[in-house]
Amino acid sequence: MTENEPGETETVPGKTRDALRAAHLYYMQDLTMDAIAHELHTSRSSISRLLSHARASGLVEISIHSPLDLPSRLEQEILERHEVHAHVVPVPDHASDVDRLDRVALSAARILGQYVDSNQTIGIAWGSTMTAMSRHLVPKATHNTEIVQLNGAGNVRSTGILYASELLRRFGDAFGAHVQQSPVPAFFDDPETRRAFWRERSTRRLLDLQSRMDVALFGLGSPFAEVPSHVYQGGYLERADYEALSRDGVVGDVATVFYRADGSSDGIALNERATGPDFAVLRRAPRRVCVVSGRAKIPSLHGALAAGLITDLIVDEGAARALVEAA
Amino acid sequence: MTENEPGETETVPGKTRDALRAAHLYYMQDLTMDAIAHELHTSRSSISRLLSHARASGLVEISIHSPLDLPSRLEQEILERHEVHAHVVPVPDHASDVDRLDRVALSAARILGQYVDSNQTIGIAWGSTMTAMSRHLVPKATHNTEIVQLNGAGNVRSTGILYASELLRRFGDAFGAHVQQSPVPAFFDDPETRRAFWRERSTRRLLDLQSRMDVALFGLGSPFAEVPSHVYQGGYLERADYEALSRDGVVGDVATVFYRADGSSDGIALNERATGPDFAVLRRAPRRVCVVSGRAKIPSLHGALAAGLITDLIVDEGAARALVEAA
DNA sequence: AAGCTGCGTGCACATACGTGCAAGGGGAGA
DNA sequence: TCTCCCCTTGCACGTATGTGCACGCAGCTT
Repeated sequence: MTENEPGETETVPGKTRDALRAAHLYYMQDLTMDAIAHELHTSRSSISRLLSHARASGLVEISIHSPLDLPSRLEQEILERHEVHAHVVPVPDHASDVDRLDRVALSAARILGQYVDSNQTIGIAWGSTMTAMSRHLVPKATHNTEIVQLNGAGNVRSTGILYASELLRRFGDAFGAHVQQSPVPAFFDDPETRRAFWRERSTRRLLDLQSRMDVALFGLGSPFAEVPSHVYQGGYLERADYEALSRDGVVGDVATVFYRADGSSDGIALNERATGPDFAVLRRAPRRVCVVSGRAKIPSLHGALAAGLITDLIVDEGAARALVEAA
Repeated sequence: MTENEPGETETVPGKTRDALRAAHLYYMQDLTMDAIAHELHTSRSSISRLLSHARASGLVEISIHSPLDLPSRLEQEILERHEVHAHVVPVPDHASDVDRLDRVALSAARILGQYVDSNQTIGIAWGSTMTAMSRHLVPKATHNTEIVQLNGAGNVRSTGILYASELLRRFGDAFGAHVQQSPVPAFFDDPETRRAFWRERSTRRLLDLQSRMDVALFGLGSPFAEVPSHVYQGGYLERADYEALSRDGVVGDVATVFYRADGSSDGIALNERATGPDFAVLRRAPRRVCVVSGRAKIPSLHGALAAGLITDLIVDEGAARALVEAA
């Protein structure tokens, strides 16, 4: 293996050099790992690990190009009807919702690199979908990139949702980006507290970043679809709140801000206590990437589309089909 | 597997669809081939083949990004000294020249996609290096791309060099490009024949294309390095020609046009009978990609660099090292 | 209509690959 | 300087993957 320069204690560059060389030999020259091990004077298993590292760290990028003449029919139809660029993730119909979420999140994590670049501000929501994605991010080197939290968060819970800090840290690590956290809960109890907080200078810096986002990344909430609803079980909302949402005809939320089936969100009282960006602010971001899995979220997805919140959609096949068939 | 529409006899799109789906499942979702076979209702071995097809046909693209902060030292040094972008192909020092050529050609074929795009005119030389590359091209869909032969050619020979027509056809197929062939031998016997031929309208069309090339792709000849020289053994040149070349201080050729160590090519009589483009014409192409393997070609490479024929160099590690050390 | 030919399929085998485990080595801290 | 800890390595095993072969199904020829 490549030796580090004498006195160079950092082992990282040496490892990266080896990983690059191994990747060339494996992916460009089709050598077997055995042969590569021989060339680099190490064992085959080390090469196997080195190549895993090369893939996981983004040194090796594997991308799939559909021939432009046959984009999936679903993607085509979604583009025509909703003016949204869709990535349809193939998932067998019999897969469970958990599988579905995982597989969509895995694909989404690998697609995400296409949207992220240097000198960008990227807003990230907090929720189970983003958590699942965070586990599979492929690093990509960027400069001067900022990551900003879109909405407040709560605690760890049984479904394995992370602290927002951990979540954002993972995104930040993956892109070498600076992270701007938000220290607030998902919902304030009192709208007045929110207004007060929003006047704080530290908060204003965050809001300012949000208003200048280049990319927003979020999942969808669907308060009434799942029984029992996971995300809303955390004690942030009370029975009375649910009843209010129900009366208001709410079908979903993006980063704690609720909307109706027609995309409207005016007069929904709970939004006064939400911590996510107003849709007018969100819509300033030129790319708004939404990750959705499961037919249960279709009503919520329809609402978000009606509200014009989405420019790019990553969705499982079943949901995509349901979306198209609904017309 | 995906069925074709009733009445659709063409099986290609169905296969491509399946290949895309399999590729998503394999490369984006990390399923095993077994699992994919199950999802697509076929056998595991079919999936293995389908994925091979997906890679070979460019549906799946695997690329390697060096972190920009550590490009290989060799590439760095070559850039600084010769103002040429180098791709150094790792090859063990003990590899034979044949291995070396094969491995460089394989890598080069996979890198080539970066240079080729729609609406371009691409010039391709004829020789053993190009032949080796042609066996490994990864298809890439382009529109309105033209391929033009740079120099005349001879027949099949023992080393496995192809007819120029077959060679160009492979490049044309890979990029969906129109191919413009040249019906001439490598060298004319009489300079007058050449001049006459060059006045023909069909030839002028070809020369016109050459003068508008966006990319030129070629190997290097080195008439005196190899013993016995393969490329020059075909009976195109006679003993007297070699002696003349030797007297003129020739170190190599690009597409049948010879040059000296200092890059000059004036007064080399044989060039009057050559079929390749004059260097002034060649240098009009903004990208001039040269593929070289083996230390034996170093003198030739130095000459080509001195002549300013190269903008991008794909070279094996040993030769790259020799190039840098020569300074 | 029968035969031929070429392609795609699944099977079975050989090979290549991923990973838990125990051992070794090098640095940080005492 | 010694010790502890963590990271890395190679081995061995089980699993995943590639491929020669024989078969069967079109579509085309005679």
